[in-house]
Amino acid sequence: MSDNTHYDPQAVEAKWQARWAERHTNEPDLSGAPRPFYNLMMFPYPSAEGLHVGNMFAFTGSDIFGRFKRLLGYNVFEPIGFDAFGIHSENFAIKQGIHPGELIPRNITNFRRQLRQIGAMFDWRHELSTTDPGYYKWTQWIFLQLYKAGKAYKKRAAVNWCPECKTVLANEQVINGFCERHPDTRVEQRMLEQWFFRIAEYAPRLLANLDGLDWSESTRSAQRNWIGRSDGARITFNAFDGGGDRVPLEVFTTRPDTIFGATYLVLAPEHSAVERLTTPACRAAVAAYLERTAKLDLVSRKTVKEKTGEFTGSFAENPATGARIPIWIADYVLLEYGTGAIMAVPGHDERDFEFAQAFELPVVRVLAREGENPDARVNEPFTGIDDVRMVNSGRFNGMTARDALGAIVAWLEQRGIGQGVVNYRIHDWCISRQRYWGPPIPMIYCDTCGAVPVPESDLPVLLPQIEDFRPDDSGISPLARHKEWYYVACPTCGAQGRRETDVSDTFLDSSWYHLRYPSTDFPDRAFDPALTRKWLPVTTYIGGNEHAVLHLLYSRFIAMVLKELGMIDFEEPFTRFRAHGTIVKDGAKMSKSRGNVVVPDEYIAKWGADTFRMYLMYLGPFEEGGDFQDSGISGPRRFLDKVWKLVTESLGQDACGEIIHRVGVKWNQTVVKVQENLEALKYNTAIAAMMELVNVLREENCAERQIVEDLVVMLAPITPHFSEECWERLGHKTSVFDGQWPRWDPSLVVEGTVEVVVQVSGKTRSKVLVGRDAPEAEVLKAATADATTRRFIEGKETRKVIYVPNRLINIVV
RNA sequence: GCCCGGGUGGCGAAAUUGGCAGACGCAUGGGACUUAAAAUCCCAAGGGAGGCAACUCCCGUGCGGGUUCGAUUCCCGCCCCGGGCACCA
Repeated sequence: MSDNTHYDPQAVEAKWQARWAERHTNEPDLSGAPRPFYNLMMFPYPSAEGLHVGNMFAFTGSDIFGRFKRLLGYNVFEPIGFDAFGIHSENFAIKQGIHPGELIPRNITNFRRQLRQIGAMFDWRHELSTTDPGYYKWTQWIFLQLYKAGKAYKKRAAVNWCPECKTVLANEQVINGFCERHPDTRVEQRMLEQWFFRIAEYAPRLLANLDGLDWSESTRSAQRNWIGRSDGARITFNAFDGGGDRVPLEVFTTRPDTIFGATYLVLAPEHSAVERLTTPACRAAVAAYLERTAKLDLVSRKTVKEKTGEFTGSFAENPATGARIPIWIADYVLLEYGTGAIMAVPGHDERDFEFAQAFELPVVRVLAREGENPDARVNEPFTGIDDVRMVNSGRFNGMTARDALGAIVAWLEQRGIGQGVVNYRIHDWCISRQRYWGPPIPMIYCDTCGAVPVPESDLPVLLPQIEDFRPDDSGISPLARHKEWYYVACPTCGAQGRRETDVSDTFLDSSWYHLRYPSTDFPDRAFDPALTRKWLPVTTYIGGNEHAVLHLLYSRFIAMVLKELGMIDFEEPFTRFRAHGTIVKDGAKMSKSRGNVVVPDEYIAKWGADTFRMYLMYLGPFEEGGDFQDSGISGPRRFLDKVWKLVTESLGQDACGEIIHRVGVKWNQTVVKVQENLEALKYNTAIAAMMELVNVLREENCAERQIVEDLVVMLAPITPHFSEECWERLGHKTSVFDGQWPRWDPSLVVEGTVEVVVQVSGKTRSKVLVGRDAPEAEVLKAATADATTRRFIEGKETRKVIYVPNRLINIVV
C-alpha cells in the first residue's frame, strides 16, 4: 500500500480497520456528545448462510448516511446487534440437528467477522444480542410493565395446528391450507390459551401519528392498510329464539344507508348467540356445519371460496322495514371483526349477493343510479356510494346515498338502536409462542393465587439449557417437560406453582432494542434515563419494507405504553424512517435455486469492500434498489484508481498551479450537489457527480491539492478505508472523519455565462451563449441573429416570445 | 378488488415549482501504446432518412386522449411489472 502508484484495497482495508479499533475512532462519548445523532439500521437475524447482499446494501446505505452526518459535525452513534431468538433459528436448528444454543453463537461469530470487513462505523462497545440473558431480562421486564399496566392479558385463541408435525405453525408456514413441511397434511385450527398485548386499543393514535412522521410513504401506507380504519355504524336487530324470546343482535356495517335492503342476518359460526338461536329442527345441520368450519385452518377460512352456510331456524326484525328476516350462520363472516354479525344487503354487496344467490334469499334494490328503474331486478350488486339515490327506503327515498348515510345513522341513534362508530382491522398482538427458542414469559401459576408475575428481582427467568428442544404433540412448549424448571414456588404464598411455559414472540425482542443500545453498560436498568433523553428518539432509521408493518408498529406501540408509564418522554421512537430498495441479479430475484445469489465475501475478497460499497450504491437509487450485474463493478474500481492517481499527482510539484474557471466552478458545484444528494440518500447521483468532477480534472490536467482533498473527504462516507489512506498520504495525521465537510464558494457555483436554448414554436432549433441573468431583449437579439434560428423565423410574423432567464427563449411564429 | 411504488437507449440509470431527454457508468465499435495480450489513454454512439462533409430533417420517455408556446414531468382513461392488504361487512 505504500506503493504510490498502485491502490491495493486488501492492504488498505486491513490497515484501517485495525487502526479504527486501536484509535477508538467509532466510539463517541455518549454522555458528553454535544450534537447527538442516533443512526440506526435494522439489526440482522444471524442466519447460518451469513451476511447476504441485501444486508450489505442496507447497512452500507445507512453507514454512508451516518458517516456523512459525522463529517457535518454530529456525534454519530451507530450501533449493531443480533436479533437471534425466534422460530427461524429454531427451525433451522431442528433441521440440522444442532442445538440453537450452539448454532447461534457460531453464526454470530461469523456475522461479526463479516460486519467488520464491510467498513461500517459500528460502535462495537454497544453490541447486543437478544439471546443474551442480560438483554432478555429486560424484555421480560417490559412484559411485566405491560402486565401491571393492564396491557397484557390471556385468552383462548385459535392457532394453526399441523397434525403431522404435532405443532403450532405460523401463518407463513401454512401453504393453501396445507403444512409447509407436509404437503399432504391439512392444517387445522386449535384453541389454546395465549398471551396478548392490547395494541388494538392504540389504533387511533397509531394511525393519527403517521401523518406527522418523516417516513417513507410506502411504509406509512402499509401501516395504514394494516391498522385498517373503517367508518360505519353498529345497529341492534331484535332476534327471536325458538321460544319467541327477544335476543338483541348487534351488527357492524359501513353502509347503514342500505339498511332497508337488509333481507337476512349472518352470524360468524363461533358467535355466542348461535346456540340459543338454533331451533331444534335445524340443530343437526348447524352442528355439522360448525364441525366442518372448526376444522379449517386459519388461512383457508379467510380465503375466498364458494359461499357456505346454514339456516339457524330463527328470525329477526329489520328495524327499518319491520320485515321478518332469517338468521343464518356462515364462515364468510368473521368473529374477530366488528361484532361478528352482519346485516346482509345482497342488492348492494357482492358477498351478500353471492350468498343470496346460493341459498335463494330475497334481493331488494335500495339504490338506483340516474335513470335506473327503482324496481328493476338486481342482476349485479351496485356497491358504490357516489352518484346514486335512495329507493325503496321509506322517507329517505330520493336522497343521495351520501346524505342518507348520515340521516339514517341519526335516525337510528334517535330510536336508540344504532350509533356511528369507527372500526379497526388491527387485532391485539399475540405474543405467545409454544416454542423453545425465546425468552420465557415471566409468569407463575398458583392454585391459590392464580396468575402471579415473577418478581422483578428474580429476573431473568433463564431459558434452561435442554437437549430436547423440539416441539411435541401436546401443543405445549417443550419447557413444560422440564419439571425442575417447570415447578417453582409461588412468589406470593410459597406453595408449589408452575411456570408459564410459552416464550415470547421475536417481535417483542426487537420492539425495544433501540432503547437498549445506548445503555448496554448498565446491568441494573433497561435503559438509562439520562442517556435515553440524550439519544432517543432515533434520529434516522433505515431498514427494509419487509418490516414495514409488524416490527415498526410493535415498536411504536411499546413506546406509547412506556410513555404512558412515564418511563420515556416520546411516543414515536423513530423520527425519520427510510425504506431501502431491493437488489436483484441480472433482472431476476436472487434465490438459491436459481443459483444467482451474490455472496458479499467473494466480491469483497476480489474487489475490496470500498469498491463493492460504491458499486452497490451506484447501481440504482438507494430507496428503489437496482440490478446487480457483475460487469458493472469495474466502473467504480476504475474511478477509484483515477482518484488514487490524482492524489499522487497532487503531491508533485506541477499539480496545477492556477485553477481555471471551469475547474473552479465544477469543483464548487460538485460539493453542493454531493451534499444535497447524500442528504436525500441519492447515493447513485452523488457518485456520478464526483465522477464528473474527476473527468473535468483529468481533461484540464489539474490535480490541485485543495480540490483533491475535498474529493477525498466527499468520498469518505462511501469509501471510508480508501479515503483514510488517501487522507494520510496527503499528509494528515488524524482520521478523515475528524475533519470537516468541504465548504464551497457561492460565487463559483453559478457560471458567468450561460447557454440559452432557442426554440421556435416550441421546437429546439439552436442555442446562444449570453451573460448570466441577461435581459430578454438582449437574448432575443442574440437569438434572432443566429443563422439557424433565422432560417425558421424568416418571413414569418412573431406572435409571442417566452423567455425563461438562463434557460430558454421560445419564439412563437 | 383496494392502497403504495415503478415502466426512459444494447444494459444499469439521469433529468421536478413544465423548459436542450439520455448526465454518470457498463457493454460495444474504431484508434493509440505493446513483439502480443492485459491494463491504460483517445474517439464514436437513442432510432431512422439524406449528404463527401461540417451538417440537416423526421421519429422517440408503456398505450390512448387532453391542457400548454413547450409535457418524461400536470389532468382524464387504460395496459404491464414489483410490493402491501384482502370474504374486514
